[in-house]
Order: sequence, then structure tokens, then C-alpha cells
Amino acid sequence: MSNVSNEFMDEHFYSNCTHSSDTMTNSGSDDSYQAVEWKNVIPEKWDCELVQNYIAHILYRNEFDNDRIVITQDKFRECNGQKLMRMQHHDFIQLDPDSGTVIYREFQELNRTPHTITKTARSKREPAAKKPRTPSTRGRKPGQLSKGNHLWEFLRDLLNDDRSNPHLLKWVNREEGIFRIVKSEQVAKFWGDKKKRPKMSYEKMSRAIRFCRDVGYFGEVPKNVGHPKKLIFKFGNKAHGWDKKDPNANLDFLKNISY
DNA sequence: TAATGATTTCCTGTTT
DNA sequence: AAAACAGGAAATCATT
Repeated sequence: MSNVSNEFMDEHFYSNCTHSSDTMTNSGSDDSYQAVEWKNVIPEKWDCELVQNYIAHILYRNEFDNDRIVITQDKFRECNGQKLMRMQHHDFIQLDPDSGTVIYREFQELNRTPHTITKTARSKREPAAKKPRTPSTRGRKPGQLSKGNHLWEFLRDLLNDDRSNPHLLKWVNREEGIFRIVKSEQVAKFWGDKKKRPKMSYEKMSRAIRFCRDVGYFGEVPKNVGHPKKLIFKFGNKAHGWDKKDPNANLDFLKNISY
């Protein structure tokens, strides 16, 4: 509740974080992969969401699995149509080595041909779309992200923000994805702000972390490696975007691609 | 609407 | 002793 709190309560703090999870679109389901809202708009006018819609569509057609699609979408989370058009082949590869070339080529091809606006994009089925997808039931599909405002993403974004990094939490071993929460109650309060949970506490947030650890968003912290034993956490297999080696962790170069 | 993923809330017990 | 850590159980919320 100190001055620090006021500083962080500033709405700019979170509004500036829209580049991360907040703009993530819901495109994990088979239905949304087949939805082609982007066809309603010319690429120049695509917002981040339409770009994600496009990315999902391309990857889906190219047989990328669900998890892969979700992760790649996140890597393009800061891109709108303008930026996409400014990006060169190597930019795509830098963002995602696995699918960069595919997306780049598809996008080039799209821009090469006159873009015809599809009016009934929603109901349009992709002829090329095969059927090897997992038969979906209802609700959220495995690996599908909802709004992106997940605990591991929140913590990741805090770690990537110098307004919180050394002060509220910090890396203990960035290469390993190990970090330390310094101001536990403060971090929990901000988490509560984001989730609109005024009663959030570190005790409850840490319970959530333990659940998230069970499903792979966080991992087991190697024991007896020097660092203290309390308030130490580690990102797990299902978390991404925190790794320095992962271009997703540093999207600065995108800022040079102006409008 | 019902199913589902991701917490949130509460609690008891253990460890640091 | 205080703050964390561990989980079980049940409730809640958002999303499809």
C-alpha cells in the first residue's frame, strides 16, 4: 500500500500490457480456425485480433497442432496488418522459426492476388481444410487459451516490465525460467486487480500457482541449487514468451517496423 | 445450455 | 512465531 502501489495502480500499467495476453484472441477451437473474419477486411486494416485469426487459419491449414497454433499466435500478438506487411521474411522467422516461412509465403501470396472481401466469412468453410482434427466436444478445447489473462502470463509480463521487475519480482535464473517473487502480497494485489478479485491474497494466488504447476504452466523448482527456498518459482512446459532465446520475449524489433 | 479450464475460496497440517 | 508451502474439496467465472 505504499507509493509503489499507487504507481502501479496507474491504469497505464495494464493498458501498456495489452501487447501481451490482453489482445490474444480466442482461436483455439476448430470452429474459430475455420472462421475467416480476416477475409472481411483488407490486410492493411487488420487489427491484432484479425492477424491472430489469420495466423490460426494458416497454421490450421498447414496441419499444425493445436498447441503449436496457440503458441505461434501469441508470438504475433503485437502485430496488426500494417506491421505484418512491413515484416520481411527474416522477421517472420525471427518471430517463429517453425512457421515463419509458411506464414510469410502465404501472406505474400495473399497480397499478390487481389483481395476479395468475403461477406459471409463466418459460414465459409475452407475447402483446403482437412478433417484430421480432434473431434471437439463442447467447452474449451485442450490447449486452448481463453482471454490470455492467465496467471503465468501475468507473472511473465510483470517480469518483462521494468516497472515491476527488480522491485516486485525478479529473475533468479532467467535461462531456466526461475524467478523470485519479492513483494508477495503486492504482486497478489495486482493479480487481484487484473482479475477483479479485491480479496486476492498471496495465499490464494500461491494456491493457484500450485494448480498451474500441476498442469505445466509452472514447473518444479530444482531443490538445493543455491537460491532461497521460499517464493521461488519456475515456468513450466506450457508457458512461453519468457525465454530470452524465444523471440517472443523481446518484441522490440517490431517497434522499428513503423506504420 | 452444459461442459470445461482455470482459478478462487477455505481449510487443515507441515515446513522454513 | 510468522510467513510459506501443500493439497483436498467445493464454488465460481469465463468461454465455447
